[in-house]
Amino acid sequence: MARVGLTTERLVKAGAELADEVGFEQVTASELARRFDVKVASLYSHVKNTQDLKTRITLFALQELADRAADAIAGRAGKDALVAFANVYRDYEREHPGRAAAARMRLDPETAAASAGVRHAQMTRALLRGYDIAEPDATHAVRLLGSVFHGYASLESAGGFSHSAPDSEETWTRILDALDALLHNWPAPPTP
Amino acid sequence: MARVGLTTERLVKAGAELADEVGFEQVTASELARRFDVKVASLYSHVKNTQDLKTRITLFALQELADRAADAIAGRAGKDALVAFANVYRDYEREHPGRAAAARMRLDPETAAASAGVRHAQMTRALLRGYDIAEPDATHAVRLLGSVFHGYASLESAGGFSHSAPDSEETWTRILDALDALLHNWPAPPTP
DNA sequence: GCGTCTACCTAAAGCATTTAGGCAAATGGG
DNA sequence: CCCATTTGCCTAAATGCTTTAGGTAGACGC
Repeated sequence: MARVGLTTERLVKAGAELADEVGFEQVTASELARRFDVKVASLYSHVKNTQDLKTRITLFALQELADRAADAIAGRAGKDALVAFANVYRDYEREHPGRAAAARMRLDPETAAASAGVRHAQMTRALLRGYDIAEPDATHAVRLLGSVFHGYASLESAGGFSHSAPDSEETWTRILDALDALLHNWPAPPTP
Repeated sequence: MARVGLTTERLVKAGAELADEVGFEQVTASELARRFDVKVASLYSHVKNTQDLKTRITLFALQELADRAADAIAGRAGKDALVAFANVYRDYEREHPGRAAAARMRLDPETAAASAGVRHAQMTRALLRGYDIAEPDATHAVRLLGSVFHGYASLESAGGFSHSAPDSEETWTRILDALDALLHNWPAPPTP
């Protein structure tokens, strides 16, 4: 009865790797146990259930992504920061598709509020300091950027832009150009 | 042995309703059989397997959504068309969250190419006739709009914008204002 | 009314999830 | 160094979803 040294952390990490290999939806307690050469029931000492495992993978991915984003925008401003920030999401999707899918999983409100998701919003807001957008428009812009990054990654990973010209790479840079232009020229609210 | 009159179509329709009630991920052959008061195995004469069922629900949702979108943009142009088109996605998400989630499911390339997804792209491109954007920039713009609609619906349905000011409704109209402005002022490609 | 099709059935195997309870390996105090 | 406690991993078993194979009876054409 050799002890493998399971911990919640190791399970989550391995679960994230599994997600990258087989897809987040296909992450299963059985497969994870197989990889640790351990019986399935043993996982349940470290993780409440499969949903709990997936939630933890999501939180892990959000944190990893936030760390990368923080790194990317440090010391940059304006379009430079916008591009670096956006590319973090795009690169993460390519490097870790399973974790990226996990990061898009819906969390219940309390869990979400305690997640690194709030750091993402804060960093996006910080990005806007390079542009001249005051509240409450900054919030609208934050939400737009979130939607674009989220949506683009999702569509691209679903193969939405592949096998058709122009290639996805070019679209991405042109979208960032467009967003930069838009943020420089954010339309005033309609005067009621 | 009363015959209920199962058909693939009825199953897909009921599956879509089930998705709206319990979430697309929770659509299961067992539950569907329960609703028809039929044994699970009976479904397998009409549907290849659960994955096939889900794919069909996705195709159904994409088509329904495309029909609504076509209705919305008929006889409209410019910002008027943009807003009507975008609101179709937003309203669909609210009215049929399960089907909307289904519409975001990734399809394999051949299935996707034969789906109503291509109509969505065509209609989006038609929208751009109200603006002055030539190829290949039109494709970039189509992809941007797709990303925004897709991403916003997804984030909103995940509760990303709820319980925080300003409210999601206002953000949505301001985002549409911004997109309209952006399309009017689409930045030229960088001169190499 | 008969034959044929087919819609729905029963049966069974496979796999994932989850809980309950047990044994042995690690850990640390005497 | 040894024993006691903790705890990591086990076996066993129940439940539920998926899928296939083969049977039976209702619907429908002739």
